[in-house]
Order: sequence, then C-alpha cells, then structure tokens
Amino acid sequence: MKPLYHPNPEQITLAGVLYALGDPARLDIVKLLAQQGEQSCSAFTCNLAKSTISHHFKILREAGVIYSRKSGTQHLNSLRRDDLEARFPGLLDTILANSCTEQEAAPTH
Amino acid sequence: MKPLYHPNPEQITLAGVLYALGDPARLDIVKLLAQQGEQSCSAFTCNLAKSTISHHFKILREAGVIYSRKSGTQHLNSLRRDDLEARFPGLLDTILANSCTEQEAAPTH
DNA sequence: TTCGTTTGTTCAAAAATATCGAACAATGAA
DNA sequence: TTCATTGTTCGATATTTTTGAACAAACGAA
Repeated sequence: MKPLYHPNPEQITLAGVLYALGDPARLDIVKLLAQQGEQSCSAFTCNLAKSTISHHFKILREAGVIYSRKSGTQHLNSLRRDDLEARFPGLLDTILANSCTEQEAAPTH
Repeated sequence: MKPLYHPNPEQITLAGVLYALGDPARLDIVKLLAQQGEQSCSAFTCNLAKSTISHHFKILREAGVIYSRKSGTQHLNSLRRDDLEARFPGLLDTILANSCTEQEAAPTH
C-alpha cells in the first residue's frame, strides 16, 4: 500500500499553508476537523465531485495542514495542530477563531 | 480616471484574504508594505513580468488586503491594517509575525 | 504646445491548475 | 467469491496564471 506523503515540519511553508487554506472548501474541511476531530474524507459533504474533494485533501496534506492515515477502506484525517503551532505559533488558532466570525452563506431555496 | 475597486470591510472574506496571501510574491508584497509603509508597485522588485506584478496587486486590492491610490503616474499601495484588524482580529499580525520566521531562499550564485 | 519618460493596465496567447465523470484499486463484509 | 464502501487516478474540459506587446495616463522638459 502506497504511503501518503507528509512534509516534515521544517518543510512546511507559510505561503503553502495560506494557499491551502485560501479555498472555501478546504477552509471548511479544516473547520470540520477542528470541531469534530479526526474524520474521514466522506465526512466532508458538499456539492463537489468526490475526485475534487480528494484533490482538496491532498493539497491540505501536502501543505502540512492535515495528517492522513489509512484505516480500512477509509482515510482518517486530522489537523497537524502541534506541528503547525511549533512552526507558525498562533497561526492556525487565529485563522480558526476568525473562521467563525463570518456569516454562513444564505441557503438558496 | 477609472476609480479602483476596493471591497467594503464587511465584503472581505477570510478565504479571500488567505488566498491573496497564499502566493509567495503577494506575501512578499505584503511584507514590504508592512515594513516600509505605503509603496508604489515598482517598489516591489522581483523576476516577474510587470503585467504579472500588476495582477498580484489587483488580487491583493480586490481581496481587501491593500488600499491603492493614484498619485501622478504611480499607484501608492498600503495595507488596510485597521479594516483587516476590525474584520479578522489578530490575523494580519500573526501572519506577518510568522512571515519573518521562515529562512530566506538560498541565493543562487 | 509637443515630445519623451515613467508608471501601470489591458490584451491575446501559452502554460499551469482546477473540476468533473468514469474507471480503477484496496479493503472489508456477506 | 461477490458486493459495497472509500478514495485515487485518468482523460477531457474549464478556469486561472503568466507573459510580452500594445496601450493609456500623468508628468516634466523643451
């Protein structure tokens, strides 16, 4: 089974992390993991194709934002809180705190 | 003379700001403005085409990160620190503080 | 005024990236 | 084995990024 690539802490770049978080879907994924803890990819439901969601998880993983481990047929994803805190103190917490500030998108019905 | 679009504070989104800052060149621009204050576009020197640099300033402006005003033949750009602080407290400061953490790219010579 | 210079934008083409559905692979359960 | 679940990979399309060239606006000098 192919191992999943994860950057070492010192390989994580600020621009890379901000890029990964600079997409609404990926920001939502990170918020979900922050609130609910370790989750499978399928726990993130939206109107995107599953191949697109898979791509977003890959971007987050390769940026060093999340850690992914295989468990049976699923991938369990969690935030690399400690690594991010050590590399960029306060960054993730500040972003997460501010992610709650924004109002939700108005439901279209 | 065509007025430059700037979003209102409440129109600034977190994902939009993170997206704007999630590019090495744009992050460098923001660092420059943070350190040196209001600067023209030409103050940012790199190996990118000037049309590309113009595009990067536009992304930052439309995301609400910078304010641009015309002055003669040039555009003077400054960080929208107060607006960003009001909208997303601590975000810009945390990012700027962490932007100094990273080591510079090794000079190639 | 007219002619250059400076500064930055706009345009069109090329390169890179994102999104999608379909096919595929891996695991576990029946 | 067979089926269902989970997620990746592939190829096509769509969007975004980057670039050089052309353009526009403002200024100063002649």
